[in-house]
Amino acid sequence: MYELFFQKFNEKVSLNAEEEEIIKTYLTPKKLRRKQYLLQAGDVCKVIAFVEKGVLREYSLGENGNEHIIQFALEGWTISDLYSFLTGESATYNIDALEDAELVLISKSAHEELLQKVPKYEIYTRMQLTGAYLAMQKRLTSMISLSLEERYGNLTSIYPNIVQRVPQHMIASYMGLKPETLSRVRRKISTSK
Amino acid sequence: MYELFFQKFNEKVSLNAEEEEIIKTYLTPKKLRRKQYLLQAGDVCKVIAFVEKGVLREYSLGENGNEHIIQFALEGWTISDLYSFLTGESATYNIDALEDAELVLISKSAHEELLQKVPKYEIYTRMQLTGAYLAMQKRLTSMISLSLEERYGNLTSIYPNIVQRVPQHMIASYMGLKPETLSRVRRKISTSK
DNA sequence: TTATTTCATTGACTAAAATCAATGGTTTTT
DNA sequence: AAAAACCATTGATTTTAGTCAATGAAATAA
Repeated sequence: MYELFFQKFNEKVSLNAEEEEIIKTYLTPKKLRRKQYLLQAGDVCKVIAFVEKGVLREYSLGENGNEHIIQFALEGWTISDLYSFLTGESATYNIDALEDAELVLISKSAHEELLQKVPKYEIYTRMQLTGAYLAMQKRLTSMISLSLEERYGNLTSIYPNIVQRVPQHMIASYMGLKPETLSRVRRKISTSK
Repeated sequence: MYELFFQKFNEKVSLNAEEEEIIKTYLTPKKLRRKQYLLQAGDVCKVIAFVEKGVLREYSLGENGNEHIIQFALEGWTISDLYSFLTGESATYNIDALEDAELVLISKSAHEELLQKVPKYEIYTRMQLTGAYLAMQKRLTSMISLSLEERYGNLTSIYPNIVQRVPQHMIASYMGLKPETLSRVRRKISTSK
């Protein structure tokens, strides 16, 4: 249990057996069915979720009810409404499962105790956050400077599996496009090769 | 000296006089003339810069030589090519001054020693990073879900001064638009009021 | 298994943003 | 002070993305 979680953790900060045991006591496993919510906008986000298996998405709802996906989380990724988690205010994002999923949850109190008691958890958290920041910066840069073809190419080269596992109209949403437009972008790419 | 830096620091984590003194020994003041570079793409980013006075911008250059601004930093903001700073690889972004500026620099070695020696610096850094992450997430969300009018409105309400101090075509670049388009967006907003 | 829903693609058309070009007003340089 | 460079705006046109509608295929539910 928690194999992937600790694998990823050790890639960032290497833990000894004792430290792993301590951390384990703060973790909670959770299974999520396809289409099930981990978080609904309006509720307070109580956990940080690490994905052991499956795919989740995080999205906001526009006033017309259309979904704007801001993040996918595949195996090895972490997902949460960080603002809500940290401040205790109600969440603006929804998180749900696109496939049946197995998660590792860290509650707010677990998170705080771990920060205090396990110095390496603090380092891990900082590295996580740094990585997430840099990834988002890259995405933003590509949004303001690249063509749709290039952006889609980037996406598929960085996350090769996502195309197989996530419906195309959701990838369109993630890119800020309409499904029809992404379909045409793909055709353009494939015919030009 | 360093007034604003410590003001902002204390807003996040409050320091006693002794701690301030220790931190001060790790800081370096630097003045930058308008149009002067703090960092050029290709060089390694050696510092994190806090803006005491003036305005800086961070941008990448497309192959056609057009600038894509990813961040502005006004008084009280921090700016750096974080990826280059952390990894030591060459920077992909340029940073320069839009007005004569006064900066507080933290070198890599200073940063690392501070992290080790001053626990509150670690907390400060984490809060900085968290804030930057959340701000960027907000920006990204607005990019994929809002109209240009709404996005411009957001920008000006969050950074009221930026419109006075930064040329409009740079704000356009920051929004991923052409100057002409932003001009028309503004007209649309003003006539509809 | 069948019915239903979801999904990707395509076409015709509309709306939005980019491009090209010109103008007048600033600001900056010399 | 004059010249040069920079800047915002506007108009006309082209390109790009969105909208609306229809189709067939695939996945899901009954």
